[in-house]
Amino acid sequence: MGQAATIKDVAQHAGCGVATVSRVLNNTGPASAEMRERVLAAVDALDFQFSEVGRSLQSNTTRTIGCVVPSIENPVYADAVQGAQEVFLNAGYQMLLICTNYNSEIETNAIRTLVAKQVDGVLLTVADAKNSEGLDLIKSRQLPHSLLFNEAPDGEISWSVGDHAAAALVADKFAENNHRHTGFLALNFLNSDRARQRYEGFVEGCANNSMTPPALLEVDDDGLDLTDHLKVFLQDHPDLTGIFASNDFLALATIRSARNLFIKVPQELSIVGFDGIKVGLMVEPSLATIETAPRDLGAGASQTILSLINGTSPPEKPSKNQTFSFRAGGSLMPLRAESKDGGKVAALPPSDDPTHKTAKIQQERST
Amino acid sequence: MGQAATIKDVAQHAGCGVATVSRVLNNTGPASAEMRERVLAAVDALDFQFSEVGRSLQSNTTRTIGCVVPSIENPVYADAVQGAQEVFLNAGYQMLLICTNYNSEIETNAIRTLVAKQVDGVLLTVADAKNSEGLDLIKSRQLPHSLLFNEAPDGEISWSVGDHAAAALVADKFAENNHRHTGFLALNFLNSDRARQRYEGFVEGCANNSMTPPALLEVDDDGLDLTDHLKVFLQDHPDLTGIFASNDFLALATIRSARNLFIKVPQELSIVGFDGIKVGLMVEPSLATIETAPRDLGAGASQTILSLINGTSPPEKPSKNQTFSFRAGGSLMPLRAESKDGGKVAALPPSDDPTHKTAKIQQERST
DNA sequence: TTTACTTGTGGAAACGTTTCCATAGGGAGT
DNA sequence: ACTCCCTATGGAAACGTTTCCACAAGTAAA
Repeated sequence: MGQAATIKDVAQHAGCGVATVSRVLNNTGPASAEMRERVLAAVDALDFQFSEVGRSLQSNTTRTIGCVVPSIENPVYADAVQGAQEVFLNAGYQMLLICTNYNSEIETNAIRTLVAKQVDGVLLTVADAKNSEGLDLIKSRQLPHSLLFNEAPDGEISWSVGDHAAAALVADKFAENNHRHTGFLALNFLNSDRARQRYEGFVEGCANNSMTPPALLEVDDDGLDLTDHLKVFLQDHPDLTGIFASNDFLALATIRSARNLFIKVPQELSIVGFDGIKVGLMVEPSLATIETAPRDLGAGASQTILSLINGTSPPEKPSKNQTFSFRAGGSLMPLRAESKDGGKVAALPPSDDPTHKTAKIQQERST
Repeated sequence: MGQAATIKDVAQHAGCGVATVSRVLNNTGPASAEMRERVLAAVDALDFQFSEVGRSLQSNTTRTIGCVVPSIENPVYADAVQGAQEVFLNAGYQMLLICTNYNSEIETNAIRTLVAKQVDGVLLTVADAKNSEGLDLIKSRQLPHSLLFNEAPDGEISWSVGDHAAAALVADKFAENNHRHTGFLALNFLNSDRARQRYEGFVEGCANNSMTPPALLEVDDDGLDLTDHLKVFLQDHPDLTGIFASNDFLALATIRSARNLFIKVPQELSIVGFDGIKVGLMVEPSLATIETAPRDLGAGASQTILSLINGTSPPEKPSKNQTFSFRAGGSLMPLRAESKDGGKVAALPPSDDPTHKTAKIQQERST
């Protein structure tokens, strides 16, 4: 009832020394049958359970892993975290979770705390893996760790999506569908090395396909309404026929904003997302996107950490190109093949006036 | 570099006793300016950081809170967990997260582990609050805790949605829209006291509105395809015009299944969900649902736990009726007012043959 | 000068474990 | 009867802290 029983209480109740209790309960070392019984009876009577704190102090091990991610409101991270948590739990480890909200100060503090708590390992997604105070701390303490979703700097292990290659594939898909003028939409560009990787990959892919370099639209508010941003963006780039959003939520928000502007997706504007969250399959039109397996990445990174701890050989990481695939969807539609001179393009099911779109925008704006 | 420095190393480096180091670093008790400086220099030189394990043992406090939820793949829990985590972090507490996957054995073990880890408090959603081994353990240890989403048994604190009242409100909304024959769709009915509450509330609400008692469809697989289930269900209940799904994911799955069966939502079948996840706003038609604020619940429950720990007065819980609201959406559509004798009903925008739907199903089945 | 009280300091106990070591008893081999 | 080696057991040290207490030295009041 009152204070929790300790091993001393058990020893006293069983009429033996604490060493004996420890040996019996941990099955380490000899004990007579009678003693064994007395100890177990005492445990039962006192409802005794070992204190992990005492154990940790003695064993210099906490069986706890720290996990740092930006936010679990994003299902990509939520899935990864859950996958990780399951692996850890099966291995007898618990997981300390800290969400940084994309704030690198919180990130640094979080890691400092985890180190102080003597976690046995750390699984983390940092804002910028090449420049992270927290990551440096972990390295200097030689803590077993793995990055997640970050591009791995030299000497670091990271379970991540091949952002660069995946984004290039998106460019290929736009090209296959005869899109030449595209835009790239990013949120928190500065705070995420992932978004930058995707942008660079997309730029490169566009170049490889002889497309116009993508126009960049960077938004910074987290609000779901991109309507105003999109309106201005499309006015500035009237010949744009497709947008690659750096994640699926942005893509879905873009579709809704387009709807607000009376722009038909995909007839007048094609959208491709990134991540492959389930929701993309539920919307109309379904979202064309890069499909990834966050859960597997989380699980793999966790296993890597465990093998770092145990000194066993880590699981094979998938090759960059196995970390993603293109998911076709209704939000990406072929354009009529363009003329070689790069003239105007039109949607395949002949839409009305190709200038329709911008007209709508201007008309809306004039109200 | 090698092993982490301890307070002894610092003391030795600074040429003083450990007590002095502790006093300086914690600003507890006196110390000469010169000593202070020497200690700080030593800390810097050795890159010293307190071990929380040693501290925990001494202070009998871990500044760690355990959190047990079924899964964070469901955004309802993810949001709640994130809200909780933020509150805890601000108060200087870390959060140990365990997902049970709706498995009560894992749930019990998880709680046992948390108790052994000496967490200072527990935030948890259990399968069945009236009958939970883990919850009993927490109570017997007198650990500060709060339930989350569970209906609170006697003497327990829970931050939860008024499931019963909310479900009754759904019945009201169906009634307002002239639906009389409805169904209730549940997943994991046995494993969730929430689903049962919602069912009971809906049954009561239907009765209050003189509607037919809702037909019950219980599915147990987690697969996203309900098509077969839905087909049989609608065959068994041909006059059914609306379905209340016990959560939004089920509702969305139902809409897609209906689409597979060539049943138009909402013209031929209205759907209402529960939870109010954001995705519901992104689909076409938008999902009518019960809107809840999981993040606030998580934050509130966390604050309650903190005040239990500190002995301060806990935050006010919202009254049952403030925990939810009805979110109108395109998936619920009015029917033409029915005749008093309870005859056939028809969708308000005159749809074709009212038997159309079942006909479609039979037709599809015959292929 | 004595007394009394402050400030600065370090030793040591305590927190709950595990594990090393010592000891006691007993059986088997000489 | 002696040694040798098992099994069973308990004492005590160690892990990294905090904190109680004792002590020394200095200062102010008597």
